[in-house]
Amino acid sequence: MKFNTKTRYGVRVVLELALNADKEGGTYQKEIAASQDVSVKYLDHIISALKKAGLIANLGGKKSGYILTRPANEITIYDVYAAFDDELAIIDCLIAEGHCPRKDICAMKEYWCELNDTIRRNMQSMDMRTMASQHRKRAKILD
Amino acid sequence: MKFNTKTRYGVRVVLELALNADKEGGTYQKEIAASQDVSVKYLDHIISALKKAGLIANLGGKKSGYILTRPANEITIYDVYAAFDDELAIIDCLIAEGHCPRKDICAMKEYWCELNDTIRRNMQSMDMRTMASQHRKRAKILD
DNA sequence: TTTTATCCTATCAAAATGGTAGGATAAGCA
DNA sequence: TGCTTATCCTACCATTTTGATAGGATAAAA
Repeated sequence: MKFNTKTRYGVRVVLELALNADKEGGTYQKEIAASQDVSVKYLDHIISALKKAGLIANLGGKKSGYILTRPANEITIYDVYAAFDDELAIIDCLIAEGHCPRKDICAMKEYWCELNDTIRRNMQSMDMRTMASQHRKRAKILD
Repeated sequence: MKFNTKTRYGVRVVLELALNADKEGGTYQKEIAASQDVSVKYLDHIISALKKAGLIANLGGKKSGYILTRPANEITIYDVYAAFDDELAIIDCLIAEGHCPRKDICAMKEYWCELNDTIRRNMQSMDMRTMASQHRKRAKILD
C-alpha cells in the first residue's frame, strides 16, 4: 500500500512550478532536476506524463521553461495522481466488475469502496496553492 | 496504490470465522478454502500470518478448526492489514526518517502523513462484527 | 552550423506479487 | 499399530511492477 515515486515526484514538480509561478520564462526541466535531485532523464517521464495530462506546458516552443496550465488552486493532488495512474482503485474488483462471483453479497467490497472514496476525496480536496503556501510558511519559519 | 491479495483474503478469512462464531468445533482450513475459492496451499500462508498475529487460533490441537481469538468487534480491518504488512506507510519517508534531505521543509511530507493517518484511522474504526452484520443483512435481502 | 534542451522509445535490474510444491509433523481412526 | 489426512513450514518460481538509465530524434537558439 504505497504511492509510487512517479506520483511523489510528480507532485513535487507541480509544487515547484506553483512556487515559481512568478518566474519569468517558466522553469526549465534542468532546474527542476537540480532542485528536486532527480536525473534529467528520469524527469523526462514525469514531465511527459504531466504534460499529457494537461497539467503543465511549455511556456514557449520546444526549448522553453515549464509552467502550470491553470492556477495552482485548481490543481489537486488527485489530478497529479491521475496523471500517472488510472482512477484510484485500492482493490481490483472496484474497477473490474463482473469478475468476482460474490460481488452482490460481499460486505467487504462495500467497505473497500467507501475507503477508496475517502482517500480519493481527500486527495481531491487538497490543491496545490494550499500546498505551496504551507511550504512557504515552513520555509520561512526555518529561515 | 493497491491492497495486496493477502490482505484482502485475510480479511475475508476473518470475516468467515466471525460469521461462523457459533459453529461447533471451529472452521477447517479446507472449508475456508472451499467457500473462499482459494487453494488450500495458498491459504496456508494467509492462515499462518493470521495465527502469528494472534488473530485466529486452532480450537483444539493440530487437526482442529479455526476460531477467532477475541470477539469480532475487537478485531479491526487494520489489525488484519497489520498481520501481513508493517505499519501503514503510503510513502517510504514516513517510516525511513533522516533519509530525505528536505524533510524539514517539505510540505508534501506533512500532507502524505495526514492522508496516511486518515486511512489508518478509517481502517482502525471498522471492526469485524460490524462487517459480519452488514454481510448478513445483505445476504438476507438477496435471499 | 553547432549547441543543447526537449521529446520519445527501448531496455534493464531489482523487487514485489501471487501462487505452487514438497515434505515434516502429528492427530484421529480402523 | 499403521494408515489417512489436516496442519505446518520452507523453498521455489513465473509474472508483473517499479525505478530507473540509455540512445537517439527533433527543433530552437546562439
